[in-house]
Amino acid sequence: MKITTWNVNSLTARLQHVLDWTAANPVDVLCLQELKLTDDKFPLDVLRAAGYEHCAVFGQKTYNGVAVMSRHPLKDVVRNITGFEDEHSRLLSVTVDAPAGAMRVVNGYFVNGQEPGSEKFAYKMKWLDGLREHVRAEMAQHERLVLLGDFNVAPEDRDSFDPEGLRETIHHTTEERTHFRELLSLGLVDSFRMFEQPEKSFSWWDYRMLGYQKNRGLRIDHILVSEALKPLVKACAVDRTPRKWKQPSDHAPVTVEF
DNA sequence: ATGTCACTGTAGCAGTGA
Repeated sequence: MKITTWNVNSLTARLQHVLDWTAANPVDVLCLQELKLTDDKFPLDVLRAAGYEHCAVFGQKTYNGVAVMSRHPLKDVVRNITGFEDEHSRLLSVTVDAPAGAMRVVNGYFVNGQEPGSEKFAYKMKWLDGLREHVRAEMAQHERLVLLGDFNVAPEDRDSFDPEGLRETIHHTTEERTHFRELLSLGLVDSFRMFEQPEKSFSWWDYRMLGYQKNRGLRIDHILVSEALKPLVKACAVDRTPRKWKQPSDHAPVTVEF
């Protein structure tokens, strides 16, 4: 059983990459962020033909948008953070009816926050407050839970190409890192860190300044698993392959295997 | 502060968000 998170930076622009990547990596569940399209534009038929019979979509014009594509049935779909008014489409919670047992999957496109002190940063903090309570409630209902997506947080210094130079800048602030640790405190584990990983493992590289070529990246895409799932995790890895393709997303897919 | 990319509205480029 494999579950992947991938910020595709426009599904319209990246559909062929998604098809090519899933053809080579037929994961059970692919969680997408930054669709940048409305629900009616979601290529259901094409993805169904690719084996993803079950899709939950929460789109938005131009910005944001998340989806879960699955080879197994989905149920109990919840859009956004319960009790948190939000104009953005950023969170999708679903239950995957996998053969080895159901799993709750919470797929998020976390707020970027632009710059500490900005209005957008304040929104990020509020959103993260809401998310924590949403996940707490979800976990009370679902012992087997996965929280994944584009967190827009580099949790530790080793998750950044320049932790000193970027100290307390966006993705690196103490407040953001505290929020990340609070999520872990709910009883979640960063599956990527359960395993030995190459040094300077990142999931995102700026399009500018030859970011990828110089490996000037951040690890901001994460897969957290609940304690009940932790003993079942076999692997977690970033796949940099599609970042090398023509006109790539700035993010690489991250996959957990159970 | 950003040399890139995707998108929108209104046009063949400027503004926004990342």
